[in-house]
Amino acid sequence: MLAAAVTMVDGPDASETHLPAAGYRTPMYLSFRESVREAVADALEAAGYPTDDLGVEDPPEGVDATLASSVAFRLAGEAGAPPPQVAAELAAELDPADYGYVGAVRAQGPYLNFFTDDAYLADTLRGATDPDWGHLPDRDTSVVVEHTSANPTGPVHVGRARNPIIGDAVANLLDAAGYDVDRHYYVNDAGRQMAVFTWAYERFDEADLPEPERPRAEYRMVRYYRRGNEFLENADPDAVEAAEAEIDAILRGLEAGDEATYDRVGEVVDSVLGGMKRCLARLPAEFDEFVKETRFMRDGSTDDVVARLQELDPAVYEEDAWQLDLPDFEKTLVFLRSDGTSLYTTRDLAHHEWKFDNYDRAVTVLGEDHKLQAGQLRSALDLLGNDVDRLETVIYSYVDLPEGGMSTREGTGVDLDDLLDESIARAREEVEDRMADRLRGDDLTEDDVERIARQVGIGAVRYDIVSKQPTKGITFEWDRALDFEAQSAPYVQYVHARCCGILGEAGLDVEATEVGDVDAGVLDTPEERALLHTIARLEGVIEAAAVDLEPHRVATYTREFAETFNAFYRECPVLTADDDGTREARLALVAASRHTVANALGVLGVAAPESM
RNA sequence: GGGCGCGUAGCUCAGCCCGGAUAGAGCAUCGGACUUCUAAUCCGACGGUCGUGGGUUCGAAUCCCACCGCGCUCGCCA
Repeated sequence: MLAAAVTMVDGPDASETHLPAAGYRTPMYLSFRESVREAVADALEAAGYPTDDLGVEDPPEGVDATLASSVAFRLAGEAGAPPPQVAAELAAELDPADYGYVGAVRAQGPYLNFFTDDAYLADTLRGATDPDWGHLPDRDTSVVVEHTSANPTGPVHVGRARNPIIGDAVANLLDAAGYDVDRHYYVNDAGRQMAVFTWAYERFDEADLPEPERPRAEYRMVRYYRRGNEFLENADPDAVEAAEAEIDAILRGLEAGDEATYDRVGEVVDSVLGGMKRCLARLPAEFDEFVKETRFMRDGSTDDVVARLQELDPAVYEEDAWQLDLPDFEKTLVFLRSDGTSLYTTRDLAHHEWKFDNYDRAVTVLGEDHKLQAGQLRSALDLLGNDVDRLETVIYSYVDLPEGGMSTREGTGVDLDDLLDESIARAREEVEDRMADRLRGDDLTEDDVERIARQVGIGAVRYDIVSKQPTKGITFEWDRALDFEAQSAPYVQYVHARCCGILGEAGLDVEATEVGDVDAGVLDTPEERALLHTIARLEGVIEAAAVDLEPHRVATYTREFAETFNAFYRECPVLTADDDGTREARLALVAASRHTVANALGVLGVAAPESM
């Protein structure tokens, strides 16, 4: 389906992995599911039924089976028998021993329920004591995840904060699913906004500007941008006209490839972007490469795209501008202005062809207001002969304030830095309150408090955003964004800290977690078995979430995992278990739990504290 | 007006793509559990016309159609 990996012609070879590379191991849950599908298909075939719809699904809570099939419903008419009878007939066709990890098949009412065997839980326990747990086998497929790509005009505000948080999680998710992932930030350094900014930076005097909100580049620089826009809106018409002439000169200079103009704009762009990187690094959202839009003007690829577009049938020359009349869109796509200059989308076409040259897949995380543009981009790329199945888009809604949207230009909105600071401050208060209440400060140093406040504070913000479907709108409210109650990051992080506490108490190195050969068979309480089954599901969750590019499913899983672990914690003493065998097995289960929750949180980009 | 997205408990959300077992959580409210491996935890109670109306189906929160409300979008901006 995907083209073979091609040589990287540019960019650092920094395939940063958040989970260690997976060793050779069969993913238990995924192979069990495959076994179930085979079994259902075999049973249907043996009984003479069509095998196009296997009806394999997750059973509801309270049903002990690991997977189920509802296929008997659909066959009732054809069989001339009620569903329960069909289910029984199918179950009779099957010998569990023929299928890996399948321990039993039972018809329960109209359902065909599949139960795992002992090897499944034993292999899960062994597999999950590996720190790589949850990382799927390498797919030998490269993918570039482009996210954030906010115009370098000023501080990152909360309105766009979903982009780096979702984007980073999507990248982590694909990495965990076995892809070679690069993270890109596309820098719009060629548009009118940057020309205005450059003009304003050169035109106004710092002495006339207000104090910056923070002593960092993007906060200092945005003052020029805001002042410039204010001038263009309010100054007298002659002055505005003169300013517009200067701004046009900058745009023409960029289009003509004038080095001096690039340098002037580049100074502003690099300065602002440098500050924005510092803010994003707090999340942390790090990038392998910052790809500048001007690059595709300078290397001739935008001109090449224009020439090829002009040859296409849907290309029309109307009102002195070259446009693409795309069949599926009401709006034509202008790709060359009447003055002969290119547009953002034209350059983005060259940008995406560059991605296709260098990666097997390209994923872009975009705000919903770019949706139409993204559709036209895809359509144009298709017309240019690209395989657009390699391009996928993740769309999210902006975060609004109760009174409306946030704007860098107008200076309305909440800065991400302020949100993170406030969240960390509240987390620190929580830690300190608990230390006072619980008399458990003896083993927490000031550094620990600082670390926990940061891990919990930033984790809570990320988790709150990444755990929701991106298409749902969010209205920002301080109290809601900073709610540390259950179903938030600290709830899940606490499970990790509990695991570390137990392992540390047992004298085990939390990082290495060497647990020898243990007998999983002694883990026979409902809580232990439920926990193992939940641990096993991680691979299925990673797989499904990666296919659909939906990291919020991993967040849902962490919550379910935490609930299951807490039930185990309540019912099954580890350090004071009745016998050594049980103690050893439970310690292995705790180690497995730690890797499960740490790696799931890792995909979400949420820190896993060893104590809190 | 056209296109796209969203609408599930008082509030915030899973579940919807791929229809199936009593629609799940948390917050809030009320009641319980810390001499115990960390109570940022756990247990219980209360709470739902799954926006509305049709349709398809043995079966619909899930698929189809219409409508209502909210958001985004429809520039030779990015």
